[in-house]
Amino acid sequence: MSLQHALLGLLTLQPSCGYELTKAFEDDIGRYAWQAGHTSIYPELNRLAGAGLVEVTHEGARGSRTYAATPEGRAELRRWLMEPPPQAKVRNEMVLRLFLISALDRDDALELLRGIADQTAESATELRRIRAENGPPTIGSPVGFGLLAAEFGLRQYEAVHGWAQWAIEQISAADQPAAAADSAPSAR
Amino acid sequence: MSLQHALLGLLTLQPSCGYELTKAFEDDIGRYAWQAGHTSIYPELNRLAGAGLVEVTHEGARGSRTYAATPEGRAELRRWLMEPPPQAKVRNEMVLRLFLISALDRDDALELLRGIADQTAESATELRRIRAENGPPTIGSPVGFGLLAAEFGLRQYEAVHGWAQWAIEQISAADQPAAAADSAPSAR
DNA sequence: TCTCGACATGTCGGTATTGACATGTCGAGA
DNA sequence: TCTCGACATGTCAATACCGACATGTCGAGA
Repeated sequence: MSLQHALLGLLTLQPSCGYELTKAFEDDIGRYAWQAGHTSIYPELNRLAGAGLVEVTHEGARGSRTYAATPEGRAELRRWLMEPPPQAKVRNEMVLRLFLISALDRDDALELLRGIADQTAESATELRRIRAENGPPTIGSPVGFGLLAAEFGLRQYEAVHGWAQWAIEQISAADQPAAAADSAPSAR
Repeated sequence: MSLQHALLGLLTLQPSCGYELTKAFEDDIGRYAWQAGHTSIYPELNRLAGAGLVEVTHEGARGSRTYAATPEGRAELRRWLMEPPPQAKVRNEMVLRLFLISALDRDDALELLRGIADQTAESATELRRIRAENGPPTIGSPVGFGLLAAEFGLRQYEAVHGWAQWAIEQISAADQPAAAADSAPSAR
């Protein structure tokens, strides 16, 4: 259901063909928000066109069709964004992995967490580098998708990094006293 | 595919029946990581049992069956967690909404962002309150799923809150020159 | 005793999504 | 000229998933 609105949003921001949309889903939107392959996108575009929410505005080389959101489409997008505050559905394999770390033993958990801390730090650095390259956002220019997404990604990585470091400290601190083999402190 | 490992993880941490697992997916794990209903869980438990990754350790009242991960199941979980660093699949309607805000006009966008900033601040406060109530983590006790998840949720809300405030500032600053109504000191 | 809500497990049909396969175009460089 | 990689769009079968429906048990309180 959300794919529909994702497409509506992208096509409101910028008329595009299916191929370009597919690329977009490999970037920010697919990495942080909603992933989809071309096999979902093309049929959905046809459905949206049938419903009058998007329309073909141009046909180019290699049979490409450029779509844009219609006024009805933009209205539907706005309705969806503004209207209800539904409890969101989440499917995030990365976060699932983070949580399940608690099912591992101490050493494995620490190893994994250190890897995660490193990776997120790297990703954050990379995003900061890109941001610096592009210079400060131009005053007066609209704040677009790319800028919002990049900043979100950066803060996301920083948050996960902070969490991983916190977790490392907690796990390192727990369970330390006993010279004993391992776990299961009968504490309290 | 991930549901399988989510169940394996939960059953490694704590033997449970399908009903209890269903409840678990309504809590932290379902809210931040991976949601699933009982109609997915029960068939998956049967598949896992068939594959020897979990087993029934106890049959209780009302036909309840308590499952636990077998050694093979724990090995499979470990393999999945440690082995590859795959690029994660993400489906997060909330984040999608955040990103698509850029397709709205200024006023709608600001209204929405303010709502998000408020909600995330509230959620964070609530989580902090709960944490305070439960007192500091007992030294020496294992760092469990619940603690990891709560801290993750807290940092997550703080990150989104920070992002929303940043976005509000950016959008307020852009596009202001016009003698327009209010805010936005064009400072600098 | 009766009722009701929480506990507990399931099926089934329809939809959403994915992966494998298929097809064809265009431009650049060997 | 030929080839190859990016561009561009699709189908189809299999799987994953959700909502609606179905069934039954147990304990507490009226």
